[in-house]
Amino acid sequence: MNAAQSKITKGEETRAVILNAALRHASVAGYGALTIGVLAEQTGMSKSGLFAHFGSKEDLQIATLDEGVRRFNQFAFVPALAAPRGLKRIVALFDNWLEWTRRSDLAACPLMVASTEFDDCDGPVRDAVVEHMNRLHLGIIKAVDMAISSGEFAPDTDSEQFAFELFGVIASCYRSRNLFRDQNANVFAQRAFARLVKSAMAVPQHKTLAKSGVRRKS
Amino acid sequence: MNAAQSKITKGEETRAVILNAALRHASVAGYGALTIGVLAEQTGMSKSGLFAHFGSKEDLQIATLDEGVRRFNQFAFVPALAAPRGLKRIVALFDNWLEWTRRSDLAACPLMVASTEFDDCDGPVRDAVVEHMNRLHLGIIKAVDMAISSGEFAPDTDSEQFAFELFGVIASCYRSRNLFRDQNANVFAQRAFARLVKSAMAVPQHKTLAKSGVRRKS
DNA sequence: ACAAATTACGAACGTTCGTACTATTATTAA
DNA sequence: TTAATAATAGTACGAACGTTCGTAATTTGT
Repeated sequence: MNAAQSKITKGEETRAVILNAALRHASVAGYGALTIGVLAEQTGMSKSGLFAHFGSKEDLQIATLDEGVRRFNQFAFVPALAAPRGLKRIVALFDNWLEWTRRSDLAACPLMVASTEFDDCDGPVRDAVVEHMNRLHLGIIKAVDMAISSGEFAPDTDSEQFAFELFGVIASCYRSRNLFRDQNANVFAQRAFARLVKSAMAVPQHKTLAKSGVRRKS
Repeated sequence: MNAAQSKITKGEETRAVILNAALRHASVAGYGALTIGVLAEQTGMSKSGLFAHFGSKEDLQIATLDEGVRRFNQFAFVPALAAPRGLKRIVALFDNWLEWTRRSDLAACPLMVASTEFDDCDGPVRDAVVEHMNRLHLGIIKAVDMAISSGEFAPDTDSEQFAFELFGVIASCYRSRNLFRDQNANVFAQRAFARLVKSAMAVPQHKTLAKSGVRRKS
């Protein structure tokens, strides 16, 4: 046992192995297809041995979702915070978001999958999905607000609207990739994102006079 | 038996009843949750009696999907064809698309649900989803091309890109409605759609000279 | 090295799954 | 009305589901 990993116990290690398999399986077949038996077979454990790590199937689903979100944050969100506030950070977030399901060995974004699977099924899993999605949503809004503060985005930019449309671009990209298996999915997504950013950009000052009254109520 | 419905047999009638229940259930819990037992209980039939209408569970899923698409076409797509070619038809299609899951008693769009559920699972159900989605995608592209022909949209408008972004708007709207339960989901969607249309609109002729070179490769 | 604690297993529980088969009831055509 | 046909119910099946429990194996702290 070396010093770097001296604290992780055996149970936590196998739990990580289980969650890795669970995440891979859920990203392909959905969280409803996360059966104890299949997962046990896939990890080479007994059903009961695997089950003991989680109190119930529901807990397993939530744990899998949490792990997926943790990886997303680790791969896409946190690194984007290294980029300077404003447009650059938004671009970094978007790029990371597009890339992260390709770099990880996941078939689809675990949070996106969960959000369409549980959006109409009340319960603790849905609650967890909503919480994660809300956090992400607020993170985007905050990033957009920073771009407004820095003067890169126009002061009347609706950051919630921006987040709404950004989610749409990502969702459409995933659909093109996974359903249509379109190699150009990322190109479409990049163009859509560019158009979104462009329409939020502040008008350069030497052209401002002509566009004083933007159509916007109050 | 009156003349209007003289041709429908008893079997077709109960099959319709089953598919109605199946559609409602699938739109909430997904196609994987379409179990024979639950569906039999919900329609007041025996498991075997219900099962006899479909050769397998897979056939039931496909039949349910087909029925969902049929209703979508009937409610949203075909009526939009009554609008004149060009922008008006696109607007009609979009409006109908947003409204149809509210007017029908469905929790979500059956095709959208199916497309995220089966996008990574090869098999006949996925094939059916892809086919339906492709048809819809081509329908949108054709409608956009008409708007280009009519001169409403700029000649260099990328209709495939337009379809890509339109799907994103719809997907994001459904997410806002079903996951966040945001009452303003349609407002966000309408704004996003307006921005999409605006950027595709042809530049009025008396202003053309200033914008001759649009940045676009080849 | 040993005792204590953690972790994994095997077997079995009752339920529900999808899917056969056979019988019985409704519907339809003559 | 009756014979033919279609539609539904009944029953049973092996498999897989999530879950519990007692016990064996292994890791851990001392």
